Amino acid sequence: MRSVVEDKTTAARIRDAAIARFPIDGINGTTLRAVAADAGVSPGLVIHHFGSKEGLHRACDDHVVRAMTQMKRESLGEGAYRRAASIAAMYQMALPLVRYIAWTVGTGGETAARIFDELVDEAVELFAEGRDSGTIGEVYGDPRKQAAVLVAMQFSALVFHEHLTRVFGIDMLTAEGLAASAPYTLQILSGDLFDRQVMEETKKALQELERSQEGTR
Amino acid sequence: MRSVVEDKTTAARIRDAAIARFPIDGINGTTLRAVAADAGVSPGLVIHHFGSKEGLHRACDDHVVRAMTQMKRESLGEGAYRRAASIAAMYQMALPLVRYIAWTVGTGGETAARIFDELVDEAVELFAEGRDSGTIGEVYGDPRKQAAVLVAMQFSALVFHEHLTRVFGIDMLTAEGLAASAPYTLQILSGDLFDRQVMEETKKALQELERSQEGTR
DNA sequence: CCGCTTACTAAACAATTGTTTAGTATCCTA
DNA sequence: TAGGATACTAAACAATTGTTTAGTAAGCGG
Repeated sequence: MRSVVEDKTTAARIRDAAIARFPIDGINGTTLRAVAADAGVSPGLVIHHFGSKEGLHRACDDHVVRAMTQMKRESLGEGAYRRAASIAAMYQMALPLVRYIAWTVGTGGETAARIFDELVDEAVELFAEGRDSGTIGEVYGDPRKQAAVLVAMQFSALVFHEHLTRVFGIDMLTAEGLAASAPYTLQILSGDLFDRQVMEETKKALQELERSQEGTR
Repeated sequence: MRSVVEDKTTAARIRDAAIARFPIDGINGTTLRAVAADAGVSPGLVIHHFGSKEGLHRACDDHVVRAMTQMKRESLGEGAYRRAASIAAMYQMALPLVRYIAWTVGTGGETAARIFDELVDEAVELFAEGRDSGTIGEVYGDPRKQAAVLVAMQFSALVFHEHLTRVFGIDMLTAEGLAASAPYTLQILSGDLFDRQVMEETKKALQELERSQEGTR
């Protein structure tokens, strides 16, 4: 008979302990002994269930991706809700999972690519829908590139949560944090912050910067 | 007598080897033996010069921050150039240093905070200048929070360089990569991508999302 | 030339690591 | 209820880790 708090299989408890530790100590900094201790089991049992440390890592990746996909599917709504959902849905997940995703995507690797590309695909779809319904203007150049830049921008709040939390004074991995920063994000995205002409100048300056750099690498 | 390629002190060579390795293998995954081998010295010498592995890490942080500050100071221009410089200046640094910064800021920690806050301070200054000269509109709420969100957004290109490189087909840590992505970034920042009304709806949706989340954490 | 510091290596040390082994308890099924 | 699989532990193993030690070579001021 298990208590209410520990209403999980032992394997799940080990996996969740790893999900909590990997983002903090890194993949190499996390020892199987620490994970085992957190889960209240012996180190050998971790191997017994997951085969190896790498197997444990894979299991964590799989679980997090599955949880994210499921969460997004559940929170799929219409119109503005749908548009807000793509990233925001993650904030409805349990905090350790959000932390794990932020860490994974920032770290790189195959799972990171999987998550990123999934979000890019979704954004491209939203572009197509938005253009048909007139809520999104003509996309410059390649929609996929435009989507990638947008996803990276949106994700930044997740990756830099530590720093934004410091500035905002609210935990940025919570829905409250998202709500606190959203107005500032929208201020930027609405084009109200920068003057249009300034933007053109900046564009030219960047191009010139590139030209001046040519051949120096 | 040293060759042209290795025109550095031994300590500098060790430090640069570490700067190249830390972002790839992580702080715990990087062994002193690997760094020593890359620099062509014995493991003991690393300790002799830097005291400990932690000392080596600190030396790398210091060097990178110093290089970044110096680079920014040198590339400080006027008007549009100055505005473009804050992040773009990093792209003029040597690739390993850029990689190290991207890794550090994404990883978190004290140095990450130092770099991030420095860029935020700079952005706040630019806001003040821009408001006086009319190139920047009224900043919503707290300028520092606005700056933090902006810096995080700009930095995303650096942290997600791996994924953006995949989508764009150009190395995003080079000036060419920056130039390729800049039009897409500006498209978003100019407010041309999203309809203003859609943005208002999204804002409301996010607020509602927050309300529906209240008390569930 | 002496003596001292600095730059450096080779080898060994102690701790920690992921993993294996051997064994016990518990459960399920036939 | 017999028996084989499963869940689990304690202890040991082999490899790797950061670090120390002892020692050599080279520069340098006096």
